[in-house]
Amino acid sequence: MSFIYGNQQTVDLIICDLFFPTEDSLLILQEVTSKFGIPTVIMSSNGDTSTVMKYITNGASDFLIKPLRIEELKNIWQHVFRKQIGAEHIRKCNNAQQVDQLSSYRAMGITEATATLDNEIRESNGTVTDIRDLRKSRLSWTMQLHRQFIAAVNSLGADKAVPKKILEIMKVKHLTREQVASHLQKYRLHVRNSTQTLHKDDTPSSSSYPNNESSILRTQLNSSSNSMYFDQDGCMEITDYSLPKDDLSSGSECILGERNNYSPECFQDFRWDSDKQGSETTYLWNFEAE
DNA sequence: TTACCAATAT
DNA sequence: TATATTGGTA
Repeated sequence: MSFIYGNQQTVDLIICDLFFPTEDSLLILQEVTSKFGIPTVIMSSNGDTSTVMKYITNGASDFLIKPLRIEELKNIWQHVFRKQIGAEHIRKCNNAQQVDQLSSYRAMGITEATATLDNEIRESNGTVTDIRDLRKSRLSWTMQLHRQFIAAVNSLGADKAVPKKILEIMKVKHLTREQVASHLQKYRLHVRNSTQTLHKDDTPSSSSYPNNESSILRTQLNSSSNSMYFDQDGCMEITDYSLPKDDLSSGSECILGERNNYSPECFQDFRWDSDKQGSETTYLWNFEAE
């Protein structure tokens, strides 16, 4: 804003990302349009109709949905040009254009990001072999993808599981080494925290906290938020991570970090009975949720 | 050059 | 929070 204040004569156009959750962009938009009338384009990965509406209503000249294609930027100059034509004319044009914009978004199928997240190509056994949804910029680690990741990690062994090898074993097209690396980083972090809190909470007597106190403790020790995983369900969680074996029901000896010599074929034909797609992503790491 | 990985950004 | 990107290092 200070830059804009200092350069209001020379700023022709503002492209502003939509910031969550503070929504600074909305404030900027309102201030800019009310004080300077500089055409402002809002940019976001969130294309919900309500969101787009809100910003258009508050004076945005356009609403671009990320990831952007270069063609979408080519015509941005028109907002500057349109402003120079004259106030009255602008209003009519803008109104008409806004409607067009929205309907064209809708026509392109961009509007509802909630539509279908099923961007995976699967084989008959449920194994994911490809991920592609060029419009979605972020990969979502679904349960099945995660299972294949875990299977790869386990087959390699804790020490040898590095992104490139995991990627090779997973055999998922369009999946990048960087994405695996990112996931691996988080996975290791999770494992580290888990085992750490496992040792901490080893004393059976202290394993059950009163509910009201546990929330207090949780806010004080940031690692203790994990303890809730393991108070009871620790083993269940671990079995979920370990490779799907013939009999997991026997349980008890499923140790993380224990290398098992699974060959890639072992999980090739593996199938989980229930393969519910949905908001499963949320529960990848947090099994305490239900 | 390539890949790891921790830190940091989005 | 979940995932992506960066930058130092091997």
